[in-house]
Amino acid sequence: MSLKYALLGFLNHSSMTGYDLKQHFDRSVRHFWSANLSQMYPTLSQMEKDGLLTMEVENQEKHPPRKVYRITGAGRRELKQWLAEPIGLPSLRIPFLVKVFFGGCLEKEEIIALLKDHLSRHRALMDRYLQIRKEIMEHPESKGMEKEFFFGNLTLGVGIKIEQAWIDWLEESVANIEEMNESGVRGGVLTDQRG
Amino acid sequence: MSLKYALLGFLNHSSMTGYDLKQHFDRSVRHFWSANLSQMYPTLSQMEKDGLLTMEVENQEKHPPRKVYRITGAGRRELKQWLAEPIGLPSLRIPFLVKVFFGGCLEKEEIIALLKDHLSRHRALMDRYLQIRKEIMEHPESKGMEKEFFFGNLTLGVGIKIEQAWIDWLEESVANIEEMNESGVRGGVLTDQRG
DNA sequence: CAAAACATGTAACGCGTTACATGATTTC
DNA sequence: GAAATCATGTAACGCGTTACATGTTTTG
Repeated sequence: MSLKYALLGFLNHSSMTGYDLKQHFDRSVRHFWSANLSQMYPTLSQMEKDGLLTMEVENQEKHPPRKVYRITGAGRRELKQWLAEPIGLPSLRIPFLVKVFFGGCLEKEEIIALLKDHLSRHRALMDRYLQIRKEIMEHPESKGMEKEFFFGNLTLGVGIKIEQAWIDWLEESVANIEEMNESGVRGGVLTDQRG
Repeated sequence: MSLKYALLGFLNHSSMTGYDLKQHFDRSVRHFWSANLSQMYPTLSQMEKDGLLTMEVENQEKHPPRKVYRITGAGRRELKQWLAEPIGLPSLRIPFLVKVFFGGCLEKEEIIALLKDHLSRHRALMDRYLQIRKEIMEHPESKGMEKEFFFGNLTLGVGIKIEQAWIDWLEESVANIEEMNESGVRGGVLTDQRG
């Protein structure tokens, strides 16, 4: 239930609606946390019931009424407490590695195609991260916003390192498997197990 | 629903029970896929209904009867088809990075403690991976088991690279934040937002 | 005129975890 | 005598996704 704390984190910075929060998620933490509006709305109203937030309705002429959420003292306390306590590593589920693990069932061309496809996906993601970093760096507001940008940029940093790790590994693996082909291991590692 | 395909992958290698499959999961793919028995049993019986597996009961004197699952032709076909088709990147959810992102709400000592705690967790995981790799390499059977070990070792490789990326980033980040402390950014980046 | 932005929700489904339920045998 | 291993499951719960439901205004 980190969604709750991510919401508290943004609302600690400023009060806003569920819709606004969705924008913030998509613009700043999408690389390690995503959220749907259909999950956020019920979560916000539950948090209000729990006393972590208050809600005020702002009527509008040209749009449906906005529900502006504001963090309470209890909300701030719960946020700070959660932030400070250590947390374990999340358990991973990477379907792509399931495919690689059972790569012995595929033809060499198929496994190489699989690796190259994934390589292009990771390169695209890396490009996006580098673009975001560039924008952060060039952002004129960043001079007065050190607080907000410093940690955001830090989390982007680990994303970039991890993407680089994937890219390196995929490039090496493709080379590795292609090489085998020529040096006579044929019929060995890359033959499929059965039909 | 990659669990289904992981089960097919192991059963393609040899027929076995749910309990046996659990051992295989824990011994070979735990670093990127974990599974509970309580999820595997219903999945296996569903797969049998779908014609991907057949099941034979082996009665035992000293233990409850074993249900041995065997992959069918249809199962093999479905496995091979799934393995060959490309797959997108999984969406990440890393609660730890939520904490770092809102690190501005914490005292500098708290955020450093958080980072150091995570660093020790990643180092421990790295040690486990290196230990597994060492065991694979030293394993005498590996000479006749190239097929089985090659791809397993490959998936371990990306785990090691990613752990190294985390370790490097965490070490740099700790140094980064500790350094700030001394060079006068005090009261800037690391002051908390509010109470 | 179509699409995107603004603004809110509910319901069903999928997948995974945890707790509950049972019980013999082997190892420390 | 306690814990781990062998061997099977069910039920409840948590969290996330997708589809459904509604309607105006602004932008292209």
